[in-house]
Formats: sequence, C-alpha cells, structure tokens
Amino acid sequence: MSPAPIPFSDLVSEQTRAEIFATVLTVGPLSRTQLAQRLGLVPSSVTRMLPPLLEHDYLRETDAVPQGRGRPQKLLHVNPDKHVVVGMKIGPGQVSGVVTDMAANVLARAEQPIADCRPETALSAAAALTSGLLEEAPQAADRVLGVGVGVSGHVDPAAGVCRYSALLGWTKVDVAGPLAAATGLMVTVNNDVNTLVVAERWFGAGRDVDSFAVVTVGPGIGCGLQLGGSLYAGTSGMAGELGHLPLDPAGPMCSCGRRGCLEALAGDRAVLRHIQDGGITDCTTIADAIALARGEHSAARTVARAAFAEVGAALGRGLAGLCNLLNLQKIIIAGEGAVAHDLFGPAMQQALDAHAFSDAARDCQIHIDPVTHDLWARGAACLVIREAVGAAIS
Amino acid sequence: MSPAPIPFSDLVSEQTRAEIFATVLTVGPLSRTQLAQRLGLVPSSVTRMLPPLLEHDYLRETDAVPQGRGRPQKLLHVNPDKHVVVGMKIGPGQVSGVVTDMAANVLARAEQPIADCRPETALSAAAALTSGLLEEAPQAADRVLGVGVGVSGHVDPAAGVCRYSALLGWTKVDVAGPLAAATGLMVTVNNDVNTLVVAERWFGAGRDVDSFAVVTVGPGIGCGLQLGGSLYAGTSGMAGELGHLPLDPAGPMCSCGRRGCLEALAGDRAVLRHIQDGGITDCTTIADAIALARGEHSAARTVARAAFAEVGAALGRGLAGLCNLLNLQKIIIAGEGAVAHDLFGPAMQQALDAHAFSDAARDCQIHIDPVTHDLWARGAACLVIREAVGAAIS
DNA sequence: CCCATTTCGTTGACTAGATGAAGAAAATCG
DNA sequence: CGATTTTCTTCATCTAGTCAACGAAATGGG
Repeated sequence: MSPAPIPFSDLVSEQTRAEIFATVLTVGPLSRTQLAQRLGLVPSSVTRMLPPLLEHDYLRETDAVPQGRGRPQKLLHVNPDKHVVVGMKIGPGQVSGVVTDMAANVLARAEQPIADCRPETALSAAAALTSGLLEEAPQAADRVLGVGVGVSGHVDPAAGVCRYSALLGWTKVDVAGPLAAATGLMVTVNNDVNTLVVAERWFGAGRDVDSFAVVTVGPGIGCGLQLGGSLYAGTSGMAGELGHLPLDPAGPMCSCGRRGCLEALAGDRAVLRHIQDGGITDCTTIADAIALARGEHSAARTVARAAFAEVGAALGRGLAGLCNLLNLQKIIIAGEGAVAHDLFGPAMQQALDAHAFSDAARDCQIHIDPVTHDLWARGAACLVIREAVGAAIS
Repeated sequence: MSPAPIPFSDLVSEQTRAEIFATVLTVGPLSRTQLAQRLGLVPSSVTRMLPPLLEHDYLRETDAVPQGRGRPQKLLHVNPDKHVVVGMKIGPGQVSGVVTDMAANVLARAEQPIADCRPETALSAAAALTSGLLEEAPQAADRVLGVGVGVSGHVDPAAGVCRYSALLGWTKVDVAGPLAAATGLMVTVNNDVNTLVVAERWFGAGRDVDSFAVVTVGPGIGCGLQLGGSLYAGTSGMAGELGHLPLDPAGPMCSCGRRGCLEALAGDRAVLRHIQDGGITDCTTIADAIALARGEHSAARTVARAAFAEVGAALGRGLAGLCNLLNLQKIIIAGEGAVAHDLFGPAMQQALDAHAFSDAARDCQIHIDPVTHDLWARGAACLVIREAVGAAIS
C-alpha cells in the first residue's frame, strides 16, 4: 500500500480557507460573490484567499457563465480527483466501506461479512476491504488522503480507540493504530452515528440547520448531535447515548442489564417481543416482523402492527425528551430500522406531540431518512475530508 | 429614575478586550503575564489591549507587589464602582432582587411578595423593587448599567419576552418592554435557571469546567446547560426542559397534563404525595416534609425518609439520562429543594450510578449547591454584565 | 555596595486577515 | 456603439496578533 500524501493541512489549515473549501464542497459550485455572502465576507477577501487553493488544484473554476446582465460569474467547484478517501463502518457481522473522491462522491463500495466480532477479525477485514476498494479505483493509490472509520460504541477520536462497544463486545480496542500500520494510511476513527451526522450535515437533511440530532433505529438506538453548528462530542467523546435513556421503571430488561431503557422499548428486539407476546411464535427476525405487518390482513398482521405502534410510541417519548431538553431544529431518524417508518412513524409522531412542549415540537422538524445505504461509510469519508480541511468547518 | 449610561459596548465590544475583562472579573486580580497565559496570548498583546480598559476605568491596577525575585507584578482588577447592576428573579409568590457592583458583589438585596402572578402585578413589583434597591445604593443612580431579570419558564432573550410559564401562568408576556419603560433602564431577560448557569460559571462550581448542567429542584425541576464553554439556548431559547422528561408511563399525573414526567416524580409535590400515600395527612408543605424526615425517630419519619428516597431515585434516573446524552463534566444540583440533599442525595446518586454508563458517570461530577440564596438574582446581574461585555465571553 | 540575575512589562518592526473604495472586465440593453 | 450592470481584482489601510529586543524593578551573591 502506498504511503499517504497529506499535503492539504499546511495549505488550508487557515480557518477561512477551510471554510471556503467546505462551503464550495457542500453547497455546490459558487461564484466568488456568492461565496462571500454566504461566509459573511466581502468579495475581495475571497479573492485574496483563493490563490493557494487554486494553485494546488483543490478548487477549480469553470469558464465564465453568463446569467443576464453583467459580467458572467466563474463558478468554483472542488476538484474531485485531487484525492480519494476511504470510509468504512465496522458493525456486528460485517464491515462495509466506500471509496470517494474529494467531493465525497462514491467511486466504489464493498462489504465483507465477518465471522466473529473479535477486534483482530474486524480490523483485518477492514484492512483487506481498504486494499480491495483501492484496487477498484486503480489510478487512485497514490492519492489517498486517508481512511475514516465509524465504529458503533463509545469512541475516543483523538486516541483512535474504541472505549466500549456493547454491540461488538469491545473494550479499549485500538482501531487507528493497527489499521494505520496495515494500510500505511492516515486513519480517523469516530462513533458511527457521528459519521452519519457529518454526512447529513454536508449532504442530507442537516444541510440547512445548525442544531439537529440523528437518531438511528435498528437493533440498538443511537444518537449523534450537531449543536450550534458543530458536532457535539461531550467531555470524553461519548455524548449521544440516547438508547439507554430510562423511560420505564417497569419496562423490559435491556441488554445493558437495566430496565426500561429506550433501546429495550424501541429497538428491534422490542418489536419481536411484542409480537411474541401477542402469541405469534414464528417471527424471529425484524424482517419477518416487517413482512408480517405489511402482509395480508390477518390476526397476525394486527399483532405486528400493534407491535410497531408500541415501539413507535416509546420512540416518540424518547424523542420528546430530546426535543424538550435541547430544543433542536430537526431530528433525523435513520438506521436500518427507518425503513419501517410507515409502521412506527404515526405512533411515534403522536407520542412526540403528546410529550413534547408544543413550542419545542413546533420548532423541531422530524425527518425520516430510510435510505442510509452508503451514508454511514460515506460519512466516515467525510470525516477524513473534514479533518484534513480543518475541524473548524463543523 | 435616571437614564442609563451604557458606555461599555463600543469600547470593549472587541472580543479580546471582552475576554480580558471577563477573565479579570472571574478569576480575580491577575498580572498581565498571568492574563496572557490564561488567554493563550503573549504578554505584549495584553499590554496593547489594555489602555482603553484602564483609561475608561473599567479595570485598575494595584501598586507593584513584589514576590521574590524579579520585577514585581502590577495586578489588574475590575473597578467595582464603575457601574451598578440590578438583578432580579420573578417567581411565583415573590420578586427578589439585588444590586451589585461591576464585580457582581451584592450591595443590597430585597424581595417583595406578590399577591397574584398576573404580569402587571409582577412587573410593577419588579419596577418598584428596582427603585427601592437603587435608593439603598444612593450614589449609584447615575451609574446603572442595566437590569437583568430571570423568569421561570420559556424565555426569548432576544425579544425580552416570556413565551410560556406554567409556574406563573404566563403566555407571551413582554417583560423587557414594560420594565424598561417603567425604570428607564436597559433590561435583559432570560430563563431563571440560565441566570444560575452564568453565576455558577463565573463564581460557582462551574468555574473550572466548560460543559455542565445546573438542575434545580423544588416545586418544579429546571435545567440550564453550558455546553462547550457557552450557554446553550437551543433553537428558540427554550433548551433545558428537563422537568418534563417522560420517565414513567405509569407514573402520576404531572401539572402539565402528562403522566410520569420527572417533575411529577421528583418535584416537591411528589414528596408530599408519597408521604400522604404513606398515610400521613398533616404534612402539606415541603418544609413539613423536611422537618418530619429530620425529626425524631417515628413511623412518620420512616415514611418521610422513604418519600425523599423515592424522589431521589427518580431524580437520579433523570440525571442519568442527561449524563448519558450529553456526557457532561459536572451536574450542579441547586434550587430551594437542594437543602434537602441529605435526604434525597444518596438515593439519587445510587440511581444515577445504576442508570448512567460507568464511563459517563465517572466523567461527570455531581455537585450539590444548597446555598443558592441570592444566586438567582446575582446571576441575573451577571447576565447584564455579560451582555455589556460581549456575549462572546461565555 | 554594586552588579548579575530574574521576572515583568513595553516598545517597535513585522505579518496575516479583513475591509472599503476605486477601477477593470465582460456581459446585456437600448 | 455607448450606457448599464454585475463580477472580480487591485491597492491603501486597519486591526490584532507575534517576535525580538529592551527597559524596569526587585533579589542576592561577592
């Protein structure tokens, strides 16, 4: 594997240039004048900052494009081919990854099932996946900016270490070290939901707001926070633990050993539990449950639908707490479970409206994003770009 | 009432000068060198910023004080007499206020019961209290910087309006307008718990941390947040609504009409409810309950103690959610109810440890601050100083 | 007692980022 | 073709910051 050239930092480490780059990246081609307005600068300041970015070919400008009267604009856009970036997500059962260009466009994707969750297994799979992905983008090998990794669990991004992951069964696992050693590339690690936050912020529903949460539903309930325009990590990088909000002292046991956590009330297992409690025994996966609830009218369908409604109501109560506490502009529901939003959405919204203060709920849009797809890994790639460009850009 | 001179803003509006002022104010007399270190500057930069602050007499320096070898330092301190500030809290039943100097030292205090909570009643009481307080500091009338007001409920600080207050029964009440008209002074309004956050940040347990929450216990449960070094207000200034976190779907009715809110489980009424459920009928105020629980050994005392333990456990569950979600460095328990911390504290801590992730709980100190006393109103005064100095200073 | 040492603070030359005003560039409109 | 409009650049200037050198004011050792 080639050594990683990381020439970006010294050139664009200055705050303003980083903001220019990020703005051009995320809000598309822009003229200098538009850019100045958006950044609260005067056009001449933009002009002054640009030369190094253009000379080093991070940004390019189009030919003049006339639009009515006046001198035509030259639009700035990022040069997507300056670098490629690898992003991946390590989850239970599989490692999935993408290669993107500098505009975070996905060039190739791949995934690899892992037999067990031991750190060695997962990390060697991640290294193999990185190699494989970079071979698919053959001319890219000498232009790799770095590898971004999203890990479900508590991550210390500065150290590149996963502190604790219930889902993976990890405690104090160094992720960046082994992966950097195996690939020879710069490695950035963060919580997997945080990678989604960055992706939503740059390309998704978080584009136009500066305070939002991404809540992932699936086997577990995850949460990442963007507060006041920047990713909120907390004291030791483990903020966003919404899944174990204690919502019901009489609730079912949670995998964490406590009772009535949001995750126990609204995770996949809660759906299955409700269905089994309803007397249906041959429904063992969440896919079964969705199929049942969307299937032909039957007693079983009624039970399954009621199960999703229960789960939606619990989720809504949790979101109400989040909404009341942080007075967010938006909550984005994502994760594998979001595909079933037709089943749990109405009950969730109803519980949210019932439990959130009306002012807070009015200010807070709910956005359901069922097509997370590559977004996890793409977000991990964004993380690398974001770091290279300077964390200041949010 | 005299017109308010507000000469500060133009002079010190620059970020760095504001930070210098705030640092000198909060961490006491400092030499230029110490100041530079603390602000991450070089001493000459401090020297260059000082002249306007000294000329306009916001800061002063002591005579040289030798300390061992070398040239003696001249310590900078704020000139407390440059202005006076009025701070007050409008709560149900009474308006209380203080006059402070520029170092937020309390010069005089007063409170005034109000017969009802109608806005006119409360605001005219506030205006009267302001006049009264300023008469107690006679030579101060021409040096008033402004009036800060803390109101329990949802406040829009920019508009100076209380949007909604359950405790006061207010909906869309303009506070700043009438009070400015009546007093002729600049008026700053904020949520009452936010005033506590500022006070704790400047003078209290929040001095050495940059992410903490102040949770007030009493008739209601309030919460203010300092995240990443600055007061977190949320999208529309109503963040920090912890009291209505839904913690128990089978819990008692809350005054907000929902079931099982933290406030219904851990507010004063919850204590009384538990005691009455225990068969004791002549305990109608929280003071009675505290006296009972601290009194002579008896069956009633056992019931009262159990009531506080129940409430503490509920509070601990709520704090665990807060701690997990935001991974704070510190949670400060304040408010009138905090005096009973000997009664609810152990159960609270136990529930917190049981429900918070151990990593998050380890990073999060609990600080109980039972002597809030003037702190509400003093915090409101800080709010005015903070605004005059520039919100940038956190 | 005087001079080296130490610490504090100031001065002045210099740099980087931002601004505003004026002007050059490149289109359309009449 | 000239007037107008819009975009972008150039240049003088401002502000906040740094660095390096120096001045100030104490202690302590010979």
